[in-house]
Amino acid sequence: MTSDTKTALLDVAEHAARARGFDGFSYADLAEAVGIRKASIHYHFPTKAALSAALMDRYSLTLEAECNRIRVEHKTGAEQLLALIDLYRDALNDGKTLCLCVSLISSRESLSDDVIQKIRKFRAMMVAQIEEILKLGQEDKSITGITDPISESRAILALLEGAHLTARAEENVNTFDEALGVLKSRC
Amino acid sequence: MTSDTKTALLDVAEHAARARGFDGFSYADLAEAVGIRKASIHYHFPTKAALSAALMDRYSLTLEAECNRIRVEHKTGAEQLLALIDLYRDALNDGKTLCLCVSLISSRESLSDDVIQKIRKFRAMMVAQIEEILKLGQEDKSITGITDPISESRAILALLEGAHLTARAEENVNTFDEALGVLKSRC
DNA sequence: GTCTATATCTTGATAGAC
DNA sequence: GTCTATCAAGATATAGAC
Repeated sequence: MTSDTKTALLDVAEHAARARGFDGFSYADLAEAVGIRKASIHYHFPTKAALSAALMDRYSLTLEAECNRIRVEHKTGAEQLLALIDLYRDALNDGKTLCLCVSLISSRESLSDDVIQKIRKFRAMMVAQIEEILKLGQEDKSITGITDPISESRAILALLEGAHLTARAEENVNTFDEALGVLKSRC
Repeated sequence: MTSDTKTALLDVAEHAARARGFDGFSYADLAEAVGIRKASIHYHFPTKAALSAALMDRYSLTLEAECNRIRVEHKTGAEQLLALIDLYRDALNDGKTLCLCVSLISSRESLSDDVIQKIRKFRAMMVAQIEEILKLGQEDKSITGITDPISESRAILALLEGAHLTARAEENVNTFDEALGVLKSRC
């Protein structure tokens, strides 16, 4: 089936982009991993810019769905925040892969304006999700020390992304846990 | 003079690495910026790996000196922490350049083991510096809400690096300020 | 120290057969 | 949809003259 190849390409490309950055993988790499010739990739994604756009679209939708699931499945703000932290923790794969958004920003100059806009939209979505979680945690008193959910949501997204980066530097999830320890102790 | 060329190369390479990542600049770019032919660069830095190692060495020394200066020039922990935050803020250049260490981590697979070790050493140095600042701030009561300087120092480095990244996503220093707002209000 | 010239490899992308 | 064949451009690196 055609669509399976397309999905397989996205899967491999996402993993590669998160492990090595946008400039860190080539059509040759994808071709070998999926088992087709590199020229055939252009049938599914005419340019690498188109591929990266598709990558961000899928990633955004997936994470938004995950966030919504978390907010339905957990009742208190504290439980939701802990679940979100776990979501980012799992995405690390033992410090081998970054959040796609984090990985792409570093290679910013190789990216199309299109993709930059998608990254900004993704970040705005995540900030809004965290904001809602904090508001709930403030209301139900399950998270301590919240003074301003709006500015705090910005700090938490930066912390999550920064902790991803530092865990990758050490290639060790413990580094992520250490960085998130203070925040988790407030739940 | 010979050494001037070497310094000029390091200057241009550092800016390029921080703006576009390690895979985002070439010897051709450096040659054009410095005004020599790309083959001549190999005289100063035989390989790109050697260049990146020299880059990290210089960066580490510079930032360690800056941290020491901050801790001499400011008396309270709060003042020192605010000065450190400003140091990172200035390094952003309106969201156009990242901390060298942040930028290199994302292109990790293109890096030599040598450089990865240097990045880890750099991070350990920064964590130790922040730890000392927090201990002082806890002692002199100039920073509120510190329970554990050790785990908090990890969180703050991750926050600083993450805020760098997010400011770059928006190419706007305000994003950095927003992410650091909560921490600064504790000083 | 810097140059020209060159080697070798890899990149993303296209044309056209099947 | 996938293939072979090919392209032009870019990369890092080396040899040897000056």
